[in-house]
Amino acid sequence: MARRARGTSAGLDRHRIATAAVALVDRDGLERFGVRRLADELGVDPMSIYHHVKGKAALLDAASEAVLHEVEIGAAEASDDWAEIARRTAHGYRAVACRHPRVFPLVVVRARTSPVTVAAVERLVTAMRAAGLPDRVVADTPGVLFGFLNGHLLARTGEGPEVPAPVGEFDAAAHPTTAALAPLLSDVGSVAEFDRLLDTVLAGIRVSAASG
Amino acid sequence: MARRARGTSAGLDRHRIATAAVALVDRDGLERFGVRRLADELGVDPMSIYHHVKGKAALLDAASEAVLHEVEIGAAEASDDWAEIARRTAHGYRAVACRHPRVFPLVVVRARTSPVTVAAVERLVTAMRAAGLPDRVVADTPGVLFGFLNGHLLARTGEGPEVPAPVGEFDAAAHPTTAALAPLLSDVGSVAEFDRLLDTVLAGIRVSAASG
DNA sequence: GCGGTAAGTTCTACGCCGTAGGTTTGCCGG
DNA sequence: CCGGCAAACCTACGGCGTAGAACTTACCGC
Repeated sequence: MARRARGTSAGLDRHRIATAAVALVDRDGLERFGVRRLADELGVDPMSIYHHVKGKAALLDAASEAVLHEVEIGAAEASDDWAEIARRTAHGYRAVACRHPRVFPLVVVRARTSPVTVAAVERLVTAMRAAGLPDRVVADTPGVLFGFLNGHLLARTGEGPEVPAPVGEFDAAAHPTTAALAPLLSDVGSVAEFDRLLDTVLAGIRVSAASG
Repeated sequence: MARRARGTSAGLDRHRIATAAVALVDRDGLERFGVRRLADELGVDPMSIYHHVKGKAALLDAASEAVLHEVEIGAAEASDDWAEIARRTAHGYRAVACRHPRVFPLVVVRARTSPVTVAAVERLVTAMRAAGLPDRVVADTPGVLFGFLNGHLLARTGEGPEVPAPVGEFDAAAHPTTAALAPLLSDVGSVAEFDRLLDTVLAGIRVSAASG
């Protein structure tokens, strides 16, 4: 990769760097990611990157932030049904997780409290409160919903086997019930499964509101 | 650290190595973990470790496996109430996550399908089936339960601020509902909060069974 | 006893990594 | 035309994971 002369601009900025970082992680995985590889990808000296991003950690932050910005709520405000808002938010979140499976672990452990997330939470809790749900339940909802989303999507988008079943190969004789249930888990990772599980969680929130 | 002569035994084995790895990650964090540091800790040459564990990745696998083995179900079999079994399993899992907060991310992304997990799942689904819950719901339960557990505990045991609120500092004016709810989130990270959220999830499973 | 063998440990070396510090270059206001 | 500045580059350092070889010891059939 031929480098430019010393003073000429490479057109680097934080956004371009973050985008390239996401692409690189998507292609090669988190393990292989590094400042030098990213610099190669950008046709740039490694140290040039440091003029826009503080270090590798900040680089990963920028990447996960960029991915999070891709989330589209999809006209969530058009509805005032809180469950519908929750479902659309969840599906938007799932879509990015599937689009960037190798960056998603970064999103989970890093960019909490991102503006995007905060805004989504605000929309959801506002709708729930307007619907008259108890504050206790409304306040707990983000924790349970994003807890489920992060954990589930992490399991379903991981680097594991092609279809990472919740329970992989196992001794069928020692675990008869699991074995008997296995046929029902044929759609692991599908939208249908995601919807079923999500509805279970939302149902829990609903009955907590009714019985609390 | 004085090394022993070349042929003398260092008393290394997989278990001792895994234990030391867990201790090292607990103390210094994942970022600082490395084969050389672990070797120093064990008073041993780095390469000696490679005769018992294949490489760094396998080392991390061993560490997360060791942590997972610490989970105690706590007489879960004494009860035949599936919800009680789920609660005890969840609390055992949480206890480990709190005891080893810096190893837990490893447990989440790696040791899925560990024997310990598989056995716990088998106990749970067997009890649920015996209680007459629909197979569809029983089969989906591990996914929703461990999805929630992994995601939630990851958020609550992360390296973030002292009290990693689900929504950190934010513009109170721009997010009035979240701000209004903030006082209700004073117990973030506590067992009480964990119990509330867990009960919400279990309630969802229960009503799915009733209405499915 | 004794030579042979296998296992466990250490040594050496290679290529890669993140990044601190210094150098070069083009641009732009004066 | 010039002086400063921002942006990019170059060099270098210490640390990393680990392949391969060298060495020491324990053990076993004889």
